Amino acid sequence: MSEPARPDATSPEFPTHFDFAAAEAAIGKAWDDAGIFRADPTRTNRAGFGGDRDPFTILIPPPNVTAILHVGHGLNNTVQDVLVRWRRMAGDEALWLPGTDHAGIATQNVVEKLLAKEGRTRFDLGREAFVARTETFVAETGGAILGQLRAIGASADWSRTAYTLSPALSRAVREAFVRLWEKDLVYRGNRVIHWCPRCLTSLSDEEAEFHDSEGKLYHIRYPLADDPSQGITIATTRPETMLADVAVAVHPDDARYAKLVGKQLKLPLVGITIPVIADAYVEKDFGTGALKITPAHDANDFEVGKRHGLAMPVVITPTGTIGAGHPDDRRRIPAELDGLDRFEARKKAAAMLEAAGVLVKVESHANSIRRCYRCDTVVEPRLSLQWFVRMAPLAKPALAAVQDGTVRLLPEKWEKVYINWLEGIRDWNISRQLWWGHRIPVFTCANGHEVAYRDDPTACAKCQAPILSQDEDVFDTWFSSGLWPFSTLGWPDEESADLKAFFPSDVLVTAPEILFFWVARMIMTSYAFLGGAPFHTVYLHGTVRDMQHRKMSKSLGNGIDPLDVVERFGADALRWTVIQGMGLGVDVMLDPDDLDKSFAPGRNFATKLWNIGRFLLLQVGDDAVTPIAEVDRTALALADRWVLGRLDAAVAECDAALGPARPRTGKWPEQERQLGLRLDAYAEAARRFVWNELADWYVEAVKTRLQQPGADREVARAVLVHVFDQGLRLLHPIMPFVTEALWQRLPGRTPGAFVATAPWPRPAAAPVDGSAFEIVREAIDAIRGLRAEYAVTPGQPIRAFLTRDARSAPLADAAGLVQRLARCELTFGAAPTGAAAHAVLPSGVELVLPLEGMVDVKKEVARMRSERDGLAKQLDALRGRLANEKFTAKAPAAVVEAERVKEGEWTARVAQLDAKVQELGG
RNA sequence: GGGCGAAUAGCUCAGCUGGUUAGAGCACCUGCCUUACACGCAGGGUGUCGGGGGUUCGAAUCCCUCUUCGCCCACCA
Repeated sequence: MSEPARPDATSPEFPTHFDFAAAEAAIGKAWDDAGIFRADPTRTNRAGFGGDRDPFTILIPPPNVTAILHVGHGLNNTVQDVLVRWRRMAGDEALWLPGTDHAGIATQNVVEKLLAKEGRTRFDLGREAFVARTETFVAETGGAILGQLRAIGASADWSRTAYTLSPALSRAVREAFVRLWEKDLVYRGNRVIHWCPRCLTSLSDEEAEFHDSEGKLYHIRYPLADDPSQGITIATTRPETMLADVAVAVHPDDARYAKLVGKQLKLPLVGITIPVIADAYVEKDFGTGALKITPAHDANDFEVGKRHGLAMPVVITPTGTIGAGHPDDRRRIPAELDGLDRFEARKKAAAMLEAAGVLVKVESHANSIRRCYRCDTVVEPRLSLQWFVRMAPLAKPALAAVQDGTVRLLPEKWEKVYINWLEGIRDWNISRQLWWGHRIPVFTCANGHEVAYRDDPTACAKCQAPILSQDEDVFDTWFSSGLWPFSTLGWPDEESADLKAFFPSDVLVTAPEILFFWVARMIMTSYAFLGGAPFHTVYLHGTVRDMQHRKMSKSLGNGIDPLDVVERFGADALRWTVIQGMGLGVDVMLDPDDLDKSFAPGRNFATKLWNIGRFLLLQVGDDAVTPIAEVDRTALALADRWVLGRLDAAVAECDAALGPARPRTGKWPEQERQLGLRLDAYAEAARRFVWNELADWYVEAVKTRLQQPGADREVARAVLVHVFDQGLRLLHPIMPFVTEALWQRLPGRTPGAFVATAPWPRPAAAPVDGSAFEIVREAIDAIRGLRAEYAVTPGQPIRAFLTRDARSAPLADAAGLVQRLARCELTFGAAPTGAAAHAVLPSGVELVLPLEGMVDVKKEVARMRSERDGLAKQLDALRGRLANEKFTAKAPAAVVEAERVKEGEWTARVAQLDAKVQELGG
């Protein structure tokens, strides 16, 4: 993809462009071979191990085992990798624990689709064969995503790769359920749940997602049984469910219907009679104020039904067709509707009602319908027998954890969402009528005792009777992933070294979409089973979107294949792009139609780094370099001191942007709750140092010194290698490959050392002051500005005069640099008389450029006029402020003082400009 | 319906507890092949801080209101 390097700059040893494809493979292998990403519990300072390192643990949000890497994974995992690489370098015992989720419903769907291609269903195979088939499928193709994560540089501890359906984690799942059972936190009951007629399973509330839809509101007249001339008109969006109606409810205070309460209505289409009941749940003002009650097919009606002791007939089958759930209810199904799909039945029922003359009117009606989050099928509220977890007791500590700062959510706004959800939490349906997953360990004996068992029982724990059967259902896949923070570390074995060393973990990096599905449940289960929070920080990042702000998705065809990006631009470029754009919780916009636009900057930066290294290595050579600590401070040149100071500043900025790594005590103090994890700020600080300071200024400043052998050359070499080394370290978490490739080539490297495990930079113990170099930068900037302003031909040398004094002293030493970078000769002394342009540097040093033959006089006059006028206007405002007694009386003294100083400066400057304009022929 | 949040440059966003002349990156414009890098170098800010009102010596920042947008939750059929 790269253009060929220019011939005169090409060296076969060291090409001008970074060959990322070759380097990534080799470096990845070297890291693996060295085992540097493997975490060791014994090196941690957690109880009993005697190590001296803080553990730093990140648990991967396990991708679905059948997933292939998309750019959202790329973003999520890059963030995790940046954090874990940072902490590894900072001296923590860093563990990034990878793994996959068996993803019950999702994986089962994938395999069912494969079977469908063969014209078969899972029922053709039977449970055992289907599970075996799925296991084979997962074994053959599953987990590919983990390999793909390596390609983007993920420094995970692959030796600890976990899988939710592995024997170890399955044991944890079973233990967790049994413990909940023992604490009476699970129960089985008949409830109206969300049923997916395509997946043929129940879903939790979270799995049935709301979608706005434009439906119809049917008004249907139910006549009184003993007086068909009277009746009640009800309104419904789902006329087909009227087959299961058991009552019509009105509000107890509704005068319109007061006389009818207690009377019997004749249910149209069905012909049976149902009562009119009064229940405060009914809204008087909605529709007709009368509500048909269908307890088996509406969660609210179910509650009404329970209150009034009503029957609960089921008229929709698991596959979403009309059919009686119980033989007694066959009388409710008209022959014309029997067996029809529910949507067909809706139309048909409406037609039949119209024919019967009871369809009063049909209006359009906007409402939300729930759809299956896996297959988008409209879910059917349906009465069925399911397992539930009582959530209120579990939610309590999870709520407190966030409220008291034990766990912080970033960005902060999600804390409110989290609290809002937990405060209104409802019981969790955890049983799924699927085959792929952990089978619920509840067994029934010959005497009908249902008991949960840790191990498959041979006899009933209650009565020793033989076991007859195990529950057919499996757990919601989120039940097992909800245990991830400890099931991956050896729990329920409390003595597990990993559990002791790495639980609780540190930062959880994920998307807000699974805040309830996963994050909240992990916090709840960790409190329930381990008595504490699973992590102290939840970092909720944004979504990858296209230029129209649409979420990237397969169906929209606006996705980006991260591996394609890696191939064309390199993994570092991919990582750079997502991190550099990673404002806290901010969506990342990428253009799928123009990958160059999004990823070239990252590649360009990698190339820039490469070329800094190329220059440095070609100039510095292989000879030993003095360690910075051994360089005589007094031998440092001004530019050396400056760049060392800038490095310290960059380190401080990066640290401030990233940290604190953990709360010092168990809880986040209020003032630290929002700090850190500003990855974009960190990336920018590191980039600015290496590119805009080191490369743009220091490298230029040091060029001539490197060409003259002697002591000063050694100082320059030492500083140059040091600051570049440190810069590479700062950037390594973001761009691991190019930084490793360069770092390995720096002089004095010992084999087996990696920047990946090199100590994270720290500010110098004894900082040096190089701020005087800023005057040199100011002068060069000013002269460059004048050259551009007056359109002085690039090659034409110019000359500037200035007085020699304490402030301008640094310029005397840097005259050569000014000459090189601004093509301007500095002369200390009075300028020749005649027209001249003046540049006053922020430091106060004044440069005088004779205009004769160099600069356009008219332009200079115009420029000064405009500056004078602008400044005069602001000066007016400033004087007004100072004249205001309230300002001088109430504003802080420092502010007033600063304004006074400014007034003096501006006044002088205006006078000066004025005089100059006069002199030059104003 | 309930809750939360956001409107600042062409785009994506910083601007914290009110205090210099409102910033960054990208994009864009101009000029440069200056021997590490044209995947580069140098220069350039293109803005009624969504509208209106208020508090204040002083408001992008605090308060009210309107408008627009977004997110989460939800049992009005």
